[in-house]
Amino acid sequence: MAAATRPGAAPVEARAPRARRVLPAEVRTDHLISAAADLFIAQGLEATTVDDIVARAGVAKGTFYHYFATKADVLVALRERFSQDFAARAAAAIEAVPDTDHPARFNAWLRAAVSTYLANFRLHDVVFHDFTHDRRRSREKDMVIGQLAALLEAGQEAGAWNLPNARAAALVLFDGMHGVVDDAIAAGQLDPAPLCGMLEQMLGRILVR
Amino acid sequence: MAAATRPGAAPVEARAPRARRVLPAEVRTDHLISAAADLFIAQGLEATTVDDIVARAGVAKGTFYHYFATKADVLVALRERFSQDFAARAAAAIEAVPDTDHPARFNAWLRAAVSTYLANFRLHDVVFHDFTHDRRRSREKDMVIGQLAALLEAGQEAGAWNLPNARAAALVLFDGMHGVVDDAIAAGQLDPAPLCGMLEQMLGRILVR
Amino acid sequence: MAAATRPGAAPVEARAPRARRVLPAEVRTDHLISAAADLFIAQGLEATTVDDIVARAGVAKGTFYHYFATKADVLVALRERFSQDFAARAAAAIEAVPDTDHPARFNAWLRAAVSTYLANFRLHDVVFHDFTHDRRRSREKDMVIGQLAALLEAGQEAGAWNLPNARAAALVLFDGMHGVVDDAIAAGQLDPAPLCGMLEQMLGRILVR
Amino acid sequence: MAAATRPGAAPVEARAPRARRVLPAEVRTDHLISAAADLFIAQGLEATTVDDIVARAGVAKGTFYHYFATKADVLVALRERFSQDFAARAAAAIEAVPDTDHPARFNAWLRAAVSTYLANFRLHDVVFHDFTHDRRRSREKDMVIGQLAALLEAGQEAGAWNLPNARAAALVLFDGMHGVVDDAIAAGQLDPAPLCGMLEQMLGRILVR
DNA sequence: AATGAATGAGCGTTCATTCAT
DNA sequence: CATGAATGAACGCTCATTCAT
Repeated sequence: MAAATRPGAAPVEARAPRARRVLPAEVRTDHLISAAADLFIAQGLEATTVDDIVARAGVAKGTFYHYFATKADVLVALRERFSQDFAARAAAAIEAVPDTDHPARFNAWLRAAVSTYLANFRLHDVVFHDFTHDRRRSREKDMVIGQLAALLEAGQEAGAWNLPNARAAALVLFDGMHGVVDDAIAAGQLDPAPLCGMLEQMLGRILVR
Repeated sequence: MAAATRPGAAPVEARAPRARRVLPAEVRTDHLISAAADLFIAQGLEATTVDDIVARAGVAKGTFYHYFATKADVLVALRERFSQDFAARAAAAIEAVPDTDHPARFNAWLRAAVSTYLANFRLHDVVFHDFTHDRRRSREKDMVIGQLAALLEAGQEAGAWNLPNARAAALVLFDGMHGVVDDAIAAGQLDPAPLCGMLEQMLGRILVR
Repeated sequence: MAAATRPGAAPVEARAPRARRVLPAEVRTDHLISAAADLFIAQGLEATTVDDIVARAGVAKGTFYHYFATKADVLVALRERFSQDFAARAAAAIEAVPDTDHPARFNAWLRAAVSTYLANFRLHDVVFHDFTHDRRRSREKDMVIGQLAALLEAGQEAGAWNLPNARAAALVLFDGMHGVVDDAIAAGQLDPAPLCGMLEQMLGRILVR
Repeated sequence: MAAATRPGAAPVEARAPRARRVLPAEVRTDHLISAAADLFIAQGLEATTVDDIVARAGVAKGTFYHYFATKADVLVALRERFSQDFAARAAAAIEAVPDTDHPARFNAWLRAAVSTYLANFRLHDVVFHDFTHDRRRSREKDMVIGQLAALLEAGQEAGAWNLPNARAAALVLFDGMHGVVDDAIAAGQLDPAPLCGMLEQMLGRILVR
């Protein structure tokens, strides 16, 4: 049923309306995503209301719905942004290493992954909360796993190691790394260096000739 | 991996702005009314938003408010168009009959009314939805009833029939016709011929010397 | 997405909670329907919010939704109540006349219908606003038309009149009466007596041997 | 026809009150937990209301709150049940192997873990949904990791393998297994045998002298 | 112990209308 | 003339929890 009073009709008391600032869609969208990200981290996903988001972004509620059909849609946009950033950093780290030294490339991936994850786990938690088990595979995880699997396959072809199944190995390495870093975070240990050393040694065992 | 507040890639695609076409006011108005009519019929009045209308008409939202002060105003314009059409058809049918044969003139009116209504009931429903009971009398209904009452009065003066009250008779004839045709529509019977036959007989009884 | 704060959690400021009155479901339901009816008449259907209804009924909002799944559901219940009442009054009027005098039975129906409608048209408008055209046939209208058609058929079998189609006649009589009374209401003429006299004469013409 | 406020017939059917059955607390608790588990799996945690649970368990709402202070408490109880079952199965598998053959003990653990997870992943998803990232460490995961770490430490002391850090190794093995099995589930491959073979080979590389 | 009517704060979403460009 | 980003008041509905019986 429709609203009883005509929206947009003159308000009972004249209040100074908010100054209207017209911004390019792209900029507004980004402001909104960032406001949402900050609040999701600080208060959690469910506890953050659309009112909170628009208040922080300094716009009216309608503006939010001008850009996102649904509260859940901001999360989708945020996840996209997050994953692309993760992949870009890992790729940069790998490419900084000569593409003939496969163990060094893996270690570069490992260090980038550990430190990026340690630096952003709070956002990570928000962004993947609903995806870990439910869907088990997401475009986002596939992007990351695919990247690592490609690295492993390149090493395999070059004879750097001998893996029965590159995708499965990528999963063990990624999720193994994830689990160890999660445990470190829970223990309050946020320095990547010792973790990387230990993981290089432990995970390196899987990458044997 | 981005800080939460970092501006990133925009998830909203840049759109090529619509080509701006200047059109004569009457044409624009007509496009908008027709777009609205189609949508009102397809989805209902309340369910059709101004956004829907401008999307279908291929113009921007502001353009709508150049031509109509209010969403309700399109409906008013549509109602006008509809009623004039109805009256014109009825008038044409009546005038095709010699103005001395009053029973034949009534039957001509009846056939025109039944078939016009059957052909347009979906638009009729939209256009009169809020008028049937609420206001009980509208300029539009009065136009139609006045037309029929005039026909009845002419017959009365010529001694073709004897009615205590021409307006009341017009109402009984018009609403009686309406009710029977509504029932036929609900039953899926959209052919005017059998309805006209039956109504001529039934309603003719009111028009007796 | 779920509410961010746990409903039922202690409110920030302790306010004296409303005294809880437990009532039989039937009684609560009826109070709610009546509150809704009053408000629908006074302010219209759309303009009446669920908040208005519960405020008038003196209960919490949740109580409303304990009994009705939807705002529209109260209207359904109200329509039911209205129609049963209309049919009951018409039946009582008919049955007060010897079942051999068919014209008198019809006139009894007519007087009951006109005066009941005149006395309740505001509620009628609310209750049937969305049904008149849209659905064209409703359980409720069918109930009333069926009742009148039965009366007409009884008279037909007894030879009191000669109708080609009892249902169609019932529709003409009912909707004809409706249209004339609507016009009278619009003209501010709420006294049933003159209307009944005129309608008896006019509609009686349809009921001829 | 009724005045708007007249009490009328109740549209709510009178229900026969449910027969009141007194049951031992433990039985009631178990019924409720099982009802909740079924619904959590079928519809998700958030989408399952306390009303749903009591409806399925066939008790009144108040009864639920006799046994659980909070909706979240059922989930806690369910998690407890789930984890104890998992640990018990793993323990049974390990103990069926001579405690001198450490690699075989690990493989026994692996097979039990994979097949138990594959058989129960839907319940697992529900039960750990909110724990995976948020808290990163739970009593429940610690129980499982502790069990595996103990196995690894025993092998370490016996010289079966040489690990820098038993807990970290347990995490890599457990989460690595988890990731590979999740991927298999997503691919619709629910047979444990091929997974176990591949994982024995891949994870076995970590357990080297 | 068991019932089920009652509570109410809270939230996501809608959409007619305005106005800077 | 035309555009479309921005506004914001309003509303229906949810559901965990309480408590009189």
